[in-house]
Amino acid sequence: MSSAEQRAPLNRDAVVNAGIRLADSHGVDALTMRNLADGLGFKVMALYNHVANKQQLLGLMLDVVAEEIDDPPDDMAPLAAIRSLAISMRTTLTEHPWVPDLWLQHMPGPARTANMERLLRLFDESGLSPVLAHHGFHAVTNHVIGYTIQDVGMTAMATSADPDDPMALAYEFLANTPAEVYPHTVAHLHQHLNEDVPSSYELVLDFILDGLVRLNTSTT
Amino acid sequence: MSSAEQRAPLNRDAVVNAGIRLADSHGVDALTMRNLADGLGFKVMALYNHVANKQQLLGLMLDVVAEEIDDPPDDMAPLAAIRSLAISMRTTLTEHPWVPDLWLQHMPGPARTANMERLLRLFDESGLSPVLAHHGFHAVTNHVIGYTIQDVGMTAMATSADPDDPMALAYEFLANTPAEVYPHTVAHLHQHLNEDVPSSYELVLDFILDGLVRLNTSTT
DNA sequence: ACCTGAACACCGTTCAAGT
DNA sequence: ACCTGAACACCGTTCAAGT
Repeated sequence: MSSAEQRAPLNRDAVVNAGIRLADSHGVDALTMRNLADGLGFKVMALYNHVANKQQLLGLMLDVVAEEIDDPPDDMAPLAAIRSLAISMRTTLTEHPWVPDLWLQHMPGPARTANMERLLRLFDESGLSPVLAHHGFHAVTNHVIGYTIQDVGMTAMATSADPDDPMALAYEFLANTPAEVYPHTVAHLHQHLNEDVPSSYELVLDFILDGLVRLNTSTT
Repeated sequence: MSSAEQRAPLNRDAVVNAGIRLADSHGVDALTMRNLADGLGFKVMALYNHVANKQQLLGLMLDVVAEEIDDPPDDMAPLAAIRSLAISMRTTLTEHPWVPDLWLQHMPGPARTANMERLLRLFDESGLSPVLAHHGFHAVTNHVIGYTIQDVGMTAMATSADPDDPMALAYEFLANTPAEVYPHTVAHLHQHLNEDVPSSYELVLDFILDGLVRLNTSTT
């Protein structure tokens, strides 16, 4: 209020955290260098004293999010721990809807590298053959990213038209998709609108893990 | 060359196809309205006579790509046809590396709606229970999108630093990732660099399909 | 009907200047 | 050491004017 008000100097963590909060609350499109600086009470160019460029900023933001992923307890059996880790990742990624899309488009920082290392170690300890462990890592990573992107993308589609009615676009799509031509699509969409189908996230995760174990024991 | 040269007027298909070619060859970041118009020999604003805006253009481009997906033969058994369709989708999406990322962020056009309808119909005819058919649709869609995004993202990471050496960034990452701290990550990456692990795309697809069938028969 | 010049409101980023 | 004014090279998009 008063001009005597002292302002704390900016630092990298403040910039990165403000970036995360901005992307969480207003979407990644609103994450503009100018917007971000405004929210912090500085001018745009001040940001470049603490961050090389926007690309680096996004990388740093992603790594902070990676730190939020809950690790499974050390004494948990490998396959159970993999399952637990996959569920934690989904939880964290869903809390930051802008993340899944960017996750694979940036080089991993330390936290994400540690996350990869943990998942790979669990697969190494799982008793699967090396090649199945390799495939398992990709299959699970894939499942986590794919499902969260699909979830986030669907809610984004649903909310982009009219923020007041999250299902507006779905209804608009239905209006343009005659049931006579696309009966299964219309039926499928109605199942979503009625919300009477729970997520198959864990179900399909288990298909993958069970498939790996089954194939492993049948070939050894 | 001569000023008497007659220029064909622009039309929507020409714009959409030029957009696809530009995104294919120079990446989606190079797909700028100005760039696109330049390539066609027109000024930017001419595009807006044939396309409402860039968002709509991208939607139209995606639907043309959706048309390229090969349909399985009508007489193929449902589960085999699902498998075949998933493989065709991967092929088509991989040919247009900018597509997987945008696929779920745009409302489906007619071709993609037809693609959804076909996959849903195959699941409906597969003998799976309605709820497993619903989950199967998401699991397979997910697998296709997730795997192609991962593939495309990895090659993008690998090529973004130095176009001359596609593995430059991977090696840089290795240099920053000491094997003493991240032994499994380093080993995993070496497996990729040596290219001695084939893709697990079909393997994991079968885990999903087999898991669905197995669960279906055990509960009925 | 289709194309275009000029302009608007944005971007990310640089650089020299201030304290 | 940290912040900022001014500027640059871009974006997508609009609108009135041309043919």
